[in-house]
Parts: sequence; structure tokens; C-alpha cells
Amino acid sequence: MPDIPKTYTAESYEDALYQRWEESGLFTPIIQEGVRPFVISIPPPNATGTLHLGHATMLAIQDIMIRYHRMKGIPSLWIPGTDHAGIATQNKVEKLLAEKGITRHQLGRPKFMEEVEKFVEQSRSTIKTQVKKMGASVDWSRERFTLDQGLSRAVREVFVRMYSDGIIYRGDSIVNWCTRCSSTLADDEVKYKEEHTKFYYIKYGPVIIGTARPETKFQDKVIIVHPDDERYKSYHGQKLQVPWINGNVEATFIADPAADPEFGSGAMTITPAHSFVDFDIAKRNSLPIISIIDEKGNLTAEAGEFAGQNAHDARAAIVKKMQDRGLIESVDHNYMHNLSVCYRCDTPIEPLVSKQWFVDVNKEFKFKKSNRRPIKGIRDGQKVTLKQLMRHAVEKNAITILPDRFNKTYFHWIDNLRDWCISRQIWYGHQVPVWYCVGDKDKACKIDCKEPVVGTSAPEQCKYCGSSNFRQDPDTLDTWFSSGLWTFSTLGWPDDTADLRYFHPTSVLETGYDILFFWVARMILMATYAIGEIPFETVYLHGLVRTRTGEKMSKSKPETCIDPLDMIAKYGADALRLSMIVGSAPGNDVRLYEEKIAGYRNFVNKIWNAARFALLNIGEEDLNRPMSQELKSTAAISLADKWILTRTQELIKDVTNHLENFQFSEAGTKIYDFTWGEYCAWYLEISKGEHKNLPVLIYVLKTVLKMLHPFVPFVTEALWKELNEEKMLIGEPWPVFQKDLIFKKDAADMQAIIDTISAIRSMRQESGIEAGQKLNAIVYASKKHLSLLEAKREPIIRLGRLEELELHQLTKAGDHKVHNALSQFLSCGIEIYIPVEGIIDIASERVRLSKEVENLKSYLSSLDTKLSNENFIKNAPTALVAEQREKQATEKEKLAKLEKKLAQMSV
RNA sequence: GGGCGGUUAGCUCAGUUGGCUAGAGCGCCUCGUUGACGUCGAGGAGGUCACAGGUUCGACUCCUGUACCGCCCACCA
Repeated sequence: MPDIPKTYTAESYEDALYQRWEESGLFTPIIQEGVRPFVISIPPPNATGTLHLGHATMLAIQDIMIRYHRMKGIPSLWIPGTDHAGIATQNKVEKLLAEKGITRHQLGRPKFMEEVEKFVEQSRSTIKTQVKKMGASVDWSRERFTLDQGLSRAVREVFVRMYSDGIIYRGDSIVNWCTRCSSTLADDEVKYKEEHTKFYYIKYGPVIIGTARPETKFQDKVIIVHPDDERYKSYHGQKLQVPWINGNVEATFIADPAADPEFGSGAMTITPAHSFVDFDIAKRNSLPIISIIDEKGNLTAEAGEFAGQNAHDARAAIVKKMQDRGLIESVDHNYMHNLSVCYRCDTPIEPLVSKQWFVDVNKEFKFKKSNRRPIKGIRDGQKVTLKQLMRHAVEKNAITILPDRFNKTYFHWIDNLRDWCISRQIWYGHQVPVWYCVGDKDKACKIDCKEPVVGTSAPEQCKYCGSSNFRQDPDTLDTWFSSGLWTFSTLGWPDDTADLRYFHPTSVLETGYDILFFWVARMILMATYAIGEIPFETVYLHGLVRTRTGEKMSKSKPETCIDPLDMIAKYGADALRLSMIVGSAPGNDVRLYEEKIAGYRNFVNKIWNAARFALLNIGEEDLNRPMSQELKSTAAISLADKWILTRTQELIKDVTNHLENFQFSEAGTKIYDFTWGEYCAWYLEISKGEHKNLPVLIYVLKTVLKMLHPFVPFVTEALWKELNEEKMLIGEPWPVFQKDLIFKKDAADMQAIIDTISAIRSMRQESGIEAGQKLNAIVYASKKHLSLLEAKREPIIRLGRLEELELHQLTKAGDHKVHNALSQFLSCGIEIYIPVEGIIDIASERVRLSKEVENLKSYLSSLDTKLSNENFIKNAPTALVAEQREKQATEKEKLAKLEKKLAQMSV
């Protein structure tokens, strides 16, 4: 008999098990031509530090999918990796340096980069450890990092292609500028914060204009009015002199629909260089764009005497001057507006015009079709825009988004998408693959050869002046530019590798809904553009992990913020995994707290003990005996065996279906209920009293362990070893539904026994009979049931805690009187009486009985009305009608018996 | 302003083609040393499925509207 501890202590098994898995090589799939693989690219965690519960969630869900498919015998690849996360990582390192009083500028670019790389190396190894702690069965041999040589090559390749297709361009455009990061930000890297501020109404010649930012108004020179606004129709195109902050300016009236006649005076001035809306108006009307604020946040020469001052700080003085000049009409002191701030550092965003690199999402180019798994519906060489491609991929169902409500969000995002600013003025990242000739020292370049040279590597010689001195563009690319390539750059693209050919497109992209735009959409853009394939077939979006009260978890609130590593140390990775899977629906946020994890730890321990008990009954020789044949041999098989075998087959069907349909919570719940509520609570309990059928016991245990494995890989693998299995569970085949192990009738019979025992237990306790008190039970049943009950006499007595069990055949008259007894009438026709004379007060039983009669009556009346409704009979499925009829009959019979019984008690 | 989601037992949540007297875990109450498990076992209380209409033989489930909570997008000078 194996010596197994009474409780499962996760920490003494997990690391060793993970190591065994790794050493087994099973994390690395074997390419089988002709078999479609199952592939997940991990959403690469940022190389900024540690994993949080969001990562734990994604690891749990993805590991379930990977392990399931691996067990099904499908080559399953899960590629791990990390993202360099340019801005986030640079900020982090800058903060660390600031603690030592050092700035990145003091260090200089090369030294600073060394610091970053040191930090990142550390961080990446921490992340790797944590991924292992979760039990994630990723293929470490294919681990990638967005700054790897290969991936960097992919980045340059895409950049060059896009540039030559005219999709990437360099231009002066309005961008979100973070003055602290000294960098641009993409539109979706800007967050909004509500803020109270002053709102100024200012006289501008004949009109009153409103603004919250008077410091940007120095060069406002046009008055925009709506073309249809009758008040201003005669002014269109007129010029006039207007007294302004630093003297008079010449103002022009321009008609443009952007002006809302209902708002204020219906007229407005514009500041094209510092407002996205105004910039568009200026472009439409070919108006000059004058920068008032520079990249440090200071006022430019255009501000006259205020030049050089910080724009925000100068506001008061500027307002003062306006006031002195009589320009201020009024001030609203309680104006609410949304302040835009940097999503990384919370600094207010300054929209300004700057020379940057953009991806044009509306520019047509010739689509290049993949020759392996091309997107349907678009021809090779067809002219398309990136927007159209992104829309097409999802609209035509090449990509399925789950839950599907996110389709709408996705389309809305695409429709409002503007050109993507991809250059960043930070140091950490892929440097823009663009060079500029600087000429030679002795022979300064006379020809104007300053045009950008774009290429995958530095140019050798300037085609104009022959110089080989080039300066690479100092900017780096948006992090999402490289992570957008993730599904195929990790497989070796731009080379035509075996991996790329076999594993792309990937199967499922599983991630949080919060990065649908940041990342998911960008991957669709990049894959469809660069290789003419979709990056993945299904997008599964999980919700955010929140605190018990629904707040976002934040490290600044340690009392509610849960660290996955702490939980793993305390409850085990299996428990943590379950707590994030069961009871959560896709796309919905999950509230997590410690008791929940503790609950699943209890379940993990239950699994352990279920196996432990089985093992206490199984000898070594039994374990090692092949016994698949004996399973079906009728000689040794009992009713309980047939029942549990049937239930097991049904479970295989259910769990497999749910997993195929991404219903992880449902699948988990089903195995949980089966393991605890059927296998342990009934099958094992009943087996204690009778001759054990070892083949069935072992078969069911192993089958359940297999199905549990994707959810709780550690405890199941540990037990698998105790079962003397040589191979590891991770590589076992997924259970297959076997029709010949379904015993429908026997299963129903067993259910009748279970119901009988439950009824006895419930009667005892409801009447407040002491647990130690042994009782007699008198049971009436049909001939068929009688032999069943006879056969299961032992468990009924034991589990019902009876002294004696009297069995009688039910007579047609049903006239058996058992005086002063508790009674229960089961739907299957079994009648149970427990004489309680001298044990309890019979009056309370009367009360209980009448309550039950009332219940039954109201239920029956609802059935009656339903069945007397012609339309129900006509329209409802016949099976349902039959079922309801049957129910009506049995419940009617039951009611008659209950009423009779109640009458007998009135003595 | 536009869009999306939530509202089911005291708490946290399941409930996917509309068809069982609506389920689970935790908590609560009563009880328990039965050959694995007290990280256990038995039983129980507790819900007009937010509200109001509608469609349907039938609605927690579909439609319309309302209220409250939350999220996303846009951002009115």
C-alpha cells in the first residue's frame, strides 16, 4: 500500500513536477504534416517587472487550451516571450535612476541603454520563473523577445515594405506630446482625467470666443462660422483688424461646418497647432499652422514677450494682460473638462505639430496574397487600404471574436481610426530604419542630399555626394509596431521557415479586452499586410481581475491587491488557476479574493484524497494489470459501477463539448461537481461497504484525472505518478466517449437508491432526530425496485444510519398503514416510512406534511393549466409534452398518497 | 454626446440556440469522532431572476422603455 500524505501540500510537488514536464520535451510539439496544429502566441508580458493576476488569468486559460489539445494528440505550440515595452520600461528605469539622483540625459544614450538592458534581463528572468510557477506548458525552446535580432529584422522589413508602398510617410502633423517623456504618444495611449478649471470668454473683434487655454491663442487669425449661419453670411471671406494680446492682428472670416451655431456666439477662432479639431479645420481650408508651444512645453517666439516661459505657468500673466487690454468678457470659475494625460506617467498631454513617422491607414496599396492560407475575398494585387483589410478579416468571419459583442467595438474603432504615429522620441526600442547623409568632414556635402534613406540596414554610400557618413534617425518605433508582428515574427518571418509554414496562422489569441485596440487590432493590421494571412482564427477576450468590491487591483492598495506568487505559495498554483476560471464568463470582469482561492484549494485536496482512498484499496499488482477488458465484464460489475461508468461517459461528452466551445467555467464546474458530488460523495461511499470493482474504480479515477489535468495540472500529475504510471499524464490521450459504457437503465436504478438514502437522511434531520439514534425504516416499492433495494440494503442502512430496513412489495391498493411514522414518497414510486413513536412529536410531522401537500398542489395546478392549453400541446415539442404528462401523472399519484397519509395522521 | 456591459440567495457569481418547482461556492443555522479527506461529512433556511410593458402555448433567457452601477470611445471651441 503506497504511503500517501493525508493532505496535498502543493509547494512540495509543484517545482519538481514542472521540471519533469520540461525535461520530458512534451512542451515542444512535433510537426506532423497534414495535421492542423493548435497554436497560441502568448501575449508577451512587459519586461518591466513582475507578473500580476491578469497574467495569471491568461496563463491559466491558455494552458487549459494547450494541454487539452496536446492530450487530444494535436501538435500544440505555445510560444512564450516578453515585450520590451519601450515607454513603460524606459520610465521604470528612469524612476530607478531618479532614486539615485541620476537622469538619463546625464548618463547619455549608450550608458542609459546599458542600464535598461541590465534591468530588462533581470526582469525577464523573473517573469520566466513566474510563468513556470503557474504551470504554463509553454515551449521554452521557442522563447522570444521583441528586441531579439530576428524580431528586429522583421520590424525593419515591415517598415521598409510599408515605406515603399507609400503607407509609411514622414510628415508634420499634430501629435499627442508628453512633455515629461519628451515623446509622442499614440491616440490610444492618451487617457482622460476630469478636472475643474477656469473657462475664459474673450472679446475677439466682433465676436466672443471661449477657451480654457488662453495661452495658446496668440496667433489665432481666423474666425470660423457655420456656412449656413445667417448672422455671419455677409462676413464670409472678410478681413478685419482686431485688437489682440500683443497688438492688432488681421482676422479673416472663414465658413466651415465645424462651427456650431448653437454654441456661444456661433463663431470661434482656431489654434491649429495645438488642437486636433482645429488642425483638421486648418488643413481643410489651407490655413497656416503656427506653433505657439514647443516640445519642452514652453511658449515660442510667436508669444512675443512671453516667449520662453512655460506655457501653463504663463497663463495667469497672459490673462492679466488680456484683462488690462479689456479683452476678457467674463470667466467661468467652475468649468469641468477632460484633461488629456499620458497613460504612462499622468503628465498632461500637449497636442502639438511635429515631424513624425506615420502609418497611413487610408492609403491604397496592392495587396500581396499569401500562397498558403490566403485571406478569402481579396485578390492578389487588389488595391486595398489597411482599414479595409482590418475590417474585412473580422467581417468575413476569417477571425471570430469572443464574446461577439466586441465585434462592434472593434468596427467602431476602425471607422474612427486616424493615421498611426509610430515614431517615439525615446531611446529604448527599435530605432527607425532611416538614415540621413551628413557628408564628409573635409568635403561638406554641396548637393542637397538630406532626404531620408530607408532600408533594412545602413546605406553604404550617398547616391548624391558619395559620402559614407550617415546618421540614423534617433527616434524609436512605437512598441505596438513590433508586437503587432508577434504571431509571425516569432516563427521566423521574414524567412520562410518550417515553423512559419506549419504554425501560422495561430489558432487562438487569448488576452484581456483592454488591449483589443492596442494590440489585437494591430496584429490583424500587420499580419494581413505583411504576409496576407490572418494572425489567428479566434480571439478570446477575458475580463479584468478586480478586488472583492470591484475596484481595479493596484499595488498602491496592498490590502486588496493580490500577488499571484503569494497565493501560489499559500494555496498552490492549481487552486489559483481554478479560482480564476470557474465562475467567470468571457469578457466579464472577475472579482478575486482569498477565500475563493482557499475554496479551490479545498477541492484540490479533495481530489488528492479521492485518489488516496482509491489507492488504499488497490494493490500494486492491480495497478500494473491491464484491465480495459474487465471493465465490461458483467460478472463483477455492480449497479453503482454501471452508474458511475455512465456518469463518466456523460461527463466526457459535456467537458469535451464545453472545452471545444471555449466554455472553460462550465467545463470546470462539471468536473468539480462530478468529482466531489458523485464520485466522492456516492460512488466511493457506497464502495466502502461492498466488494470493490477495482477495474472500474481505477478507470474512473484515471479518466477524471485526465479531464482535470488541464485545469489542475500539478495535483493530477502528482497522483498519476502514485498510480504507478510510467508516462506522464501531460502526454496521455484525452478520454474518448464510449457508448458501450453507458447503462441508462442501471444508472436510473442507482439514482433511485441514492434518492432513497437522501430521503431517509433528510427525514431524520428535518425532524431533529439525533444523529446517533438508530432508526427502522419501512420501505414499500414495486417488485422491480424491491430487488434493487434488497441488493443495496447495506449502503442504505449504513448511509441512512438505520437499525433495520423492512422491505415490502407495494400492493395495488396501496393501503399499507404505518402509524406514527415519518414518510416520504419518491417520484420513482418508492415509499419510505420511519416509525417515530416515542422518538419525536408527531404533530411537527403533520405540519411538514401539509406544507408539502400545499407545494405539490400548486405545482400540479401549474402543470394542469399547461397541459390543458391546446396551444401548448400544438406548439411545444412532443417530447416535452410527453415529459410533462408523465410528470403530471406521477406527481398526482404522489399527492394522493400524501393526502391519504395526512388523513391517517389526524388520529 | 455615442456605444457596450451589469442588475439572479446575506456576499461572489454561473445559467449559449426560450421549455424542469432557477443553481454553485462562501457565509449562516442544526447536527456529526461512520474504514480517504475537519482543507471533512449530513441536513436546512434563504430568490416575485432591478422595474414596467410587449412577443410567445411558454421569458432569468427575445424585443421596447425606465432606474441605478460600471466600462469604452469622442470631446464643443
